[in-house]
Amino acid sequence: MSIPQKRSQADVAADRKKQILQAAVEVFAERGFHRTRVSDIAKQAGVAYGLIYHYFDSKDDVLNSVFEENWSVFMKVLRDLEANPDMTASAKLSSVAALLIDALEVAPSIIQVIIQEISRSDRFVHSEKVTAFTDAFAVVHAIIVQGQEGGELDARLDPLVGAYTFFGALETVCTGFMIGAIKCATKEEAERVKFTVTRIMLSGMTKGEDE
Amino acid sequence: MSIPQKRSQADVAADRKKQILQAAVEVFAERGFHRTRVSDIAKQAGVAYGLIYHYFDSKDDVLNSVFEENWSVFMKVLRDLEANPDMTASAKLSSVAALLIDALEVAPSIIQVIIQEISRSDRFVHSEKVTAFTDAFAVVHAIIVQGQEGGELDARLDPLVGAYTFFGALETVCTGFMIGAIKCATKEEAERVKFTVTRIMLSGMTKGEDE
DNA sequence: GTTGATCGACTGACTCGTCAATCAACGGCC
DNA sequence: GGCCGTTGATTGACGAGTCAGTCGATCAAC
Repeated sequence: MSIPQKRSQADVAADRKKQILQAAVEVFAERGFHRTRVSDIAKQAGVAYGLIYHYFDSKDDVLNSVFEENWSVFMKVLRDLEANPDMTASAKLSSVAALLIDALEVAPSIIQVIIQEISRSDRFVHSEKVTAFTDAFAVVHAIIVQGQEGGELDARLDPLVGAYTFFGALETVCTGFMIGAIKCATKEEAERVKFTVTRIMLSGMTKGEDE
Repeated sequence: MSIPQKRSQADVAADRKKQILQAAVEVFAERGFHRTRVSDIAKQAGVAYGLIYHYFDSKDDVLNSVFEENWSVFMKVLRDLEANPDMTASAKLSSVAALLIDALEVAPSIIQVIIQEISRSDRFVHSEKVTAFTDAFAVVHAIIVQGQEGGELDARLDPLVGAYTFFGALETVCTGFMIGAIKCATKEEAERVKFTVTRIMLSGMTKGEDE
């Protein structure tokens, strides 16, 4: 059998790219994008400076790759949720919240980089990358509209504003975690965070008794 | 009467500082902090490059001044609200939301700069300025605790996470406005936005009927 | 022998902050 | 009131540091 002993150039190349990407996530999370020099990425990855430019067009391209690689999987989960006919809108929104907060435990650096360097960055407001986020908002927007049409969620609410409210809450909670203000270390803490956010968002959106 | 005809050097100096600060807000809002050169501020203010350094220590100092000047008035309003014994916690939180969303109409650039360049910036996560924001969170945290102790708000919620959720919702709605996704142009639109956010946050936090 | 991975010194561009010069206001003095 | 030294506002060219990205050399795989 021709087994893992032998690694083709192509294999090595793919690994190198991942290796650089992972190193980039680490230093971006630690120092922030504009404070990290390309040489920092190279050092962290244990490769030469110039090699970065063999695999990426620019420093920006490295950040974009980090983003796209992870954002696309998030979007896929989102879209699958949206299309699932067996879940209530509330259940879908809960899943999104749980997904993000759980991700905080397993891959904090990636979440941190995406939120900080892309969502929370002038890079965001002043770029075409806005669409990536508006896409996500659109999906949640659609889920809310579904819920409203089904009579499950309060139809008086502006669904777009609701979507922004929802993501904003999650994003800021993640930020609170990053700066150490909110603890999610133990399962209990994480559960309490999830409970609070989903309780506020969901019972806030569900069809109220008043009026 | 000795009237405005005569302007002392001191008067002129104070005005110049304001003039530079206002110009800075405009260009920061338009291009983002790190993309604006000091020369851009000077050009916008109609003064010479070097004059910026007569009034400010550095480019960073200009941004800090913009922030401090406006943040302090926001914090004062917040603290006054917190201390007001004649309002329910819900009413206090509604006021905060209304305050921010109304501010979006009268001074969008300032809100934009504060959110984008400070709250939404690695400058934020990696700086001592975090405390400015945690201060605001602390006040809202306190308001929520008041409401919980008074039996008005759901005691099962983590009040700190609640505070983050609350600000996050508002902040992201402001961002949505900035990128043009959310319209607050007319009074009706602004009211709908306010209604949605406060409805979600408040009915989400008030003591529920369930359990 | 060709192709592609890897290296790291170097360059070129950018822009912050300095500084020496200039100008205008102010106040004391005659 | 008019003169003048001092103080502070104002100017913009320049120095110096930083860093992204290039490039020619080297090496290993195919």
